[in-house]
Amino acid sequence: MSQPDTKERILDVAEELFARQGFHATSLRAITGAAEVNLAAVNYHFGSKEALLDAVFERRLTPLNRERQARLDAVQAVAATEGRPLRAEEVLRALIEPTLRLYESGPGASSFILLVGRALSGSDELVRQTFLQHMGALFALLLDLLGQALPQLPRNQLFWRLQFALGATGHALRWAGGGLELPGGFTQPPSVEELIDMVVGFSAAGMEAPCP
Amino acid sequence: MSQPDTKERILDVAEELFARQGFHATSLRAITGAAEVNLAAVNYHFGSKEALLDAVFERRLTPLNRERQARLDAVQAVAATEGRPLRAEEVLRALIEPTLRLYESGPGASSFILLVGRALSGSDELVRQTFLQHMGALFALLLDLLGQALPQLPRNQLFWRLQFALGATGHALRWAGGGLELPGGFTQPPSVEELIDMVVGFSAAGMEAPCP
DNA sequence: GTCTATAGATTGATAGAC
DNA sequence: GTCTATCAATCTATAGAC
Repeated sequence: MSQPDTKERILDVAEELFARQGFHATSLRAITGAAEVNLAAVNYHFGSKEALLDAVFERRLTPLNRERQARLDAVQAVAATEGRPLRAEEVLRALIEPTLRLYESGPGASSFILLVGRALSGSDELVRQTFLQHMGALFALLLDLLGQALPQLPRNQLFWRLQFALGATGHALRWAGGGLELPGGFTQPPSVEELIDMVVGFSAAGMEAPCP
Repeated sequence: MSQPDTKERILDVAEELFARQGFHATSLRAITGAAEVNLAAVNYHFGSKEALLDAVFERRLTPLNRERQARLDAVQAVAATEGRPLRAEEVLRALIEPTLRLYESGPGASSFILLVGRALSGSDELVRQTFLQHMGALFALLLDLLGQALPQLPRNQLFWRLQFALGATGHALRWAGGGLELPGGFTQPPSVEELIDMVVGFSAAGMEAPCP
């Protein structure tokens, strides 16, 4: 070890700046300056700017995905013991709720939420690819469970509706993370609780829409 | 005039590169190189890189917004003569369909669709602000008409659901513009027609979801 | 592990000849 | 209007002293 955690301070600041300004718009100087560490520390501890981005994702996504996986398993188990099919609403909630609840786990996490919103919306291809490398397995499981919940929906339609739900969720995450200014001086953001209910309700209704 | 339209060629190339790589990741040298014009031409014709971005939006958004406005007016008129309330589905379609139909108006337009998707998702704050400057009035009208279509929905809920719909639409636009690679080697993109129906159907169902 | 110093490349913008 | 040449700033990354 070194200082009261140089590595951690770099991760905290990088997370915030990548989220608020984007990856390309954030220089190593901005990161090391705000973290009050030396410019060379990033390359010493992480190897490169890209590897730093990967580390930012890895730190939060490893425990978060563990929790999401557990909740998806639980949803499956409950439906099985109750002898009923899965509901799209509970599957989506198992995915979305742990993510948005990160918001309550401290000020740093809200930046991460914003960063995930960014990655979900594919704003920056490098950010998106790095994010997807940590998400591949979960995405496949998600598609499978939603297929069980909506067996009448053609697989093609299912895929695209899930994309729309991810688009809506990504947008919600950017709001929750404080990444967007309200247009036209509108109302203040809702509570995390309300936002979860709103985006899950919206997405579930969209997924269950009658087939055209 | 000069060459067979130096200014137009710069706009075409800038539109494509801003859409595919992002604003910050695109250098003036990349633009002028691909457009086969001199490096100094951008500053001569537009003044700065930011002013070029504004011109890219202005070129397509002025006629597009005129059409969207006309369609929203038409939807209102039809509902009035038929003596029935507005439907959320037709309001959303009046907004979304002209945008996605740009896709058929030539290869250049598909890049613009992708760029709008980018701007909608707030990936880059400068791109988003520039885009919003061209959209302010239409957004207010949209919120008003959706309020008429869903009078039982609290104004707060309405606002957020519209945000989710915009998130879903932005995601759809990025797919339609060819901006995202399909994860897990999935199926090919649907036709524009199908995509319009899917995203309008999804968003309308989400907006009309029962209030929690 | 942390620091200074700097290499080496790239950027947006401009001056001035033609 | 177009061109060359270049400035001044910025960037990532690294070498080498401590």
